[in-house]
Amino acid sequence: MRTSQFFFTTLKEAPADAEVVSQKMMLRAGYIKRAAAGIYTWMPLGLRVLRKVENIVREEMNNAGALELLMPAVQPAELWQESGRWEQYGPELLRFKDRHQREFVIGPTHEEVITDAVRRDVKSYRQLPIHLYQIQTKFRDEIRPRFGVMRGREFLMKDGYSFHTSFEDLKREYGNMYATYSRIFSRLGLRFRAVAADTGSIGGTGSHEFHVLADSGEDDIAFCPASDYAANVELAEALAPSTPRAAATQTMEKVATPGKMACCDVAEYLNVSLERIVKAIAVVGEPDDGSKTFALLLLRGDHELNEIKASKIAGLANLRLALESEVEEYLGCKPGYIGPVAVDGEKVAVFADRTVAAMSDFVCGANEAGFHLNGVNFGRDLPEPEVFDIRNVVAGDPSPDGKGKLEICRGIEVGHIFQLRQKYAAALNCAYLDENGKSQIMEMGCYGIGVSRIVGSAIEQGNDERGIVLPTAIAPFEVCIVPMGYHKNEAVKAAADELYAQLKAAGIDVILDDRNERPGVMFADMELIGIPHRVVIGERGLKEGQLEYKGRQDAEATMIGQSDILSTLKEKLCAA
RNA sequence: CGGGGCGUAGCGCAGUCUGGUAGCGCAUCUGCUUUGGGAGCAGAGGGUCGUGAGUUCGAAUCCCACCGCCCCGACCA
Repeated sequence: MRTSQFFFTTLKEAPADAEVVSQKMMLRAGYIKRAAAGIYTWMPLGLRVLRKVENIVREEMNNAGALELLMPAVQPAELWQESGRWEQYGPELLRFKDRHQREFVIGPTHEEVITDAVRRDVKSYRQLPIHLYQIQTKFRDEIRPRFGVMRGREFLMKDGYSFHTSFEDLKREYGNMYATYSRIFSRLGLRFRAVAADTGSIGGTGSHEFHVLADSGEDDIAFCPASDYAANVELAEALAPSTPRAAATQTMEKVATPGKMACCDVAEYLNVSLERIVKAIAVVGEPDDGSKTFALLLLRGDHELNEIKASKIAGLANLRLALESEVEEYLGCKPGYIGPVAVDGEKVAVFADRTVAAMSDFVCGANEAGFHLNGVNFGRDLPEPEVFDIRNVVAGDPSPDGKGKLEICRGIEVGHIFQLRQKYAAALNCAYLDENGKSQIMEMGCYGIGVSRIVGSAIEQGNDERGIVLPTAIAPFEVCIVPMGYHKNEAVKAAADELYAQLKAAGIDVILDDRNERPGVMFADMELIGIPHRVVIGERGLKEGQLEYKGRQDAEATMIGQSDILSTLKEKLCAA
């Protein structure tokens, strides 16, 4: 490609509303243009990157034995009603009516459509297993789209679905996908980590997320440097303290803590450490059976509640924080001073975190505005509580595999694999006849990769003050040729044209900057848009038969003989 | 959804408090010069000042409504 034949525009300044670095860079480099909140046009330059990511994903999926198909973006409401997700999904599901007033959705995912297709065509165990995938635009009406293509409303996703006659075979394919995903992210040149994950709203049993590591990520990942343990903080288990509860040494007393509602204020006011405080979080569980449980969740002052863990306690499904009115109704006290002592055990359930269960002589709210209790002890001042793991792990916690201490880092979720089991197959009656002619529900797996999000996360990982730094595998072009005086100097022009033809013939993805621009403009643009390898052709070097090579991240350029440039570049490209 | 902020040329911004018919930098176009790190000079084009309705002789500026966008919060007791 020649820049004179290409179309790209760069900006010196990023739009003011761009938040994260990848978004600023992508807008400045002209990869994308914003069309509406969370909705972008991929310009030719950005599309090249997107397609490269897409093709790596496609190649590896094909190699892994999956078959590509393409499903409709617009899906009939009936399928969603059949699976139950028409009701389950909130406003995130974009719904609309056609001219006949029939209801449709724009697909945020395709479990229903694929299951419908498979149940129609797959009748026999002889046709299984099968793994079908697509790479397609999805739409989720996010509450708050942000971070450019990293949390857009419209985005490109690879989603695959596998169908099996047994859980064993599903687990085999799940393992196959785990390995395939690892290969994909390695080939993309990204620093990533596979982590155990919660299955969330999609449902099912086993699940792993693949995260690109970046500080701007929206997820916290707990990992153990001493082993390969890694899990989303949502899921990572917080072990019970190894030291047993110390004996009580204090008597319980009521202390005035006027205006001190937050744990850290109380700790400061009473001059005790946060680790001596027990905070009580009032929540309400409303399981689908229509019951309602009001509960106090006890956490150490410096710990955070993990709602996903807590909602797994019996009665606390569909967990939410209690309203102020409910706190007053059940505890007779305004929020800020609530605690577990002397509550009505008939009306209020009390669940303690494992850490809390091992505490003694602690401070908690007195259920009376302006007062806390000090020197509180379980078994004496209040009953022994039911104990669960309900907090987020923090850095320094012991690793659940017993092999060291956890650390926490931020990640961008770019892949997610699930063992769906029979959730959708059962709802949509996706069945086959087994060897005995008996009808059986299929086992399903589902596997997603956020293709457009990968582009954003790759730039989060790869950028500097001059612009985008991409791995060669996904850069818009592999090599750029920047001639000094292409329009002035015949020798330079001839050398540039010749090298360009040579690289093209060698199958190298090359762009020749043949614009009549000043050198500074060309250098700056090629760096901004993230071309990993640069060859500069100048009159002076040419007289000596020398060209100048510089890698995007090299500190200095190196001179290379004209006859060696092709082999040098081939070497660099292979190494990348 | 709650709180805050912002909408002026493609991008970044000033002008709004104190009403008087819109400006700066970058980008774009023309010409000349320049050509190894985002050039210089001269000239030019481009804006219903988010939309609507008011106040006023006169509104980007003041009032009201709406729309759009952005930020913060939504584990706090």
